[in-house]
Amino acid sequence: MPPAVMPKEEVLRILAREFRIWGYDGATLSRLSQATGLVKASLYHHFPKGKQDMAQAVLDYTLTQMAEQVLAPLRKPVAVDWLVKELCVNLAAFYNNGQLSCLVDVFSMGSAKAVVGDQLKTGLALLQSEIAALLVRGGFNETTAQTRAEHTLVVIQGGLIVARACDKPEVFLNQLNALPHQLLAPVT
Amino acid sequence: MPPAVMPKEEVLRILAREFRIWGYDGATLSRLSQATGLVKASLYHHFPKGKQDMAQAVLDYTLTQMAEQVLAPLRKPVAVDWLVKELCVNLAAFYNNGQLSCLVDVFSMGSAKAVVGDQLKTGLALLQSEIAALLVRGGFNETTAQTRAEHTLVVIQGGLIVARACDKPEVFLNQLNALPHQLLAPVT
DNA sequence: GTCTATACACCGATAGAC
DNA sequence: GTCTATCGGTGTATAGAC
Repeated sequence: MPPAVMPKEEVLRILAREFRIWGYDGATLSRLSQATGLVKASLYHHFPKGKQDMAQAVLDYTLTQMAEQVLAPLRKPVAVDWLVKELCVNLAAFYNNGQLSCLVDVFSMGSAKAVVGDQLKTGLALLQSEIAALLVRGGFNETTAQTRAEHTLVVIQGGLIVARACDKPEVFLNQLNALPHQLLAPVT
Repeated sequence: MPPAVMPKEEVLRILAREFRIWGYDGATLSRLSQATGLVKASLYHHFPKGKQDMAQAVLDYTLTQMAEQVLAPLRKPVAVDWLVKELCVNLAAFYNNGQLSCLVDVFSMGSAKAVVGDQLKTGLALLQSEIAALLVRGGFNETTAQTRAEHTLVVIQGGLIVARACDKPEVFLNQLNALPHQLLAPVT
């Protein structure tokens, strides 16, 4: 009987989890091998350039997931107020209620930055512009929309960091709860 | 002539810089050795348990610096509004205008968490309680003060992450600029 | 307190069988 | 597509001279 073939998407999910826990430099091939159940040589079959390829593929996969699960819903023809709240719900789910580190954090540090830094910048910019577009739809001017979208990114990242450092995922959820009010408040 | 003795504080400053750039797992002894100008054996003289001791000492040193440069000024007998603004100025200086990663981020990931995680939690809790105390002095109730202090931590961490990921330190400064208004807004 | 020299485990990476 | 086996390099850590 030939060895079971692991679906690539499952491999990517596991790799993503490891990178989020250990960071790029801390995620050794041994750990990645053990976590996936594939020996190092098998990983190199899927990712010829090793960890660099893995990080790129993981980031690619995760950005796609984000686009599908968090960004796409924002384009629905529904009241903006409602969509902002849905955004927060989807963000909570995406980060497993504050229990997952974000790749924006993990991949902007140490050796990872040279490997996937540009890809990361693009992804972040897209996220910001999509949120800003939503706020423009909600009647805010471009400047306000951009500022508040940027603040949203900050709150997501900061919420996840503080939640992780304190072992209190609620911190992230609290921030998400407060977000709609901040995003939708009238300009003074 | 005996080799020049490097002051321990200078060593700690350099180690802190390396940990902030590379993270705990990415900061190898070779890098730390090169950055300090001390060979590995010399580092082990100062820090018998190696990287673990270095991380603890660096965190200790940095928390002290934070207490002196950011927290102590908050106790001055001056208007709270003024102190909140001074807090933001001092935070900007402490993080070199958004160009430095925070150890809260760096040391809550990967192997570092097992080494200095508890120390980190204590430091974060202190920072939050000092900011909350300031807001209580400003007339806010305990709950509001705690919530806003937590939000402050979130904005600091998030601002630094986004600034780092985008290579735009301004993001952090923008967040600090907006902070006094958020902290001092009347409760609705 | 700093150095040279060294030990040995683990890292990333590759060759080649099935 | 997965495996076993192996390589050179680097990682952490220590012994001992000055």
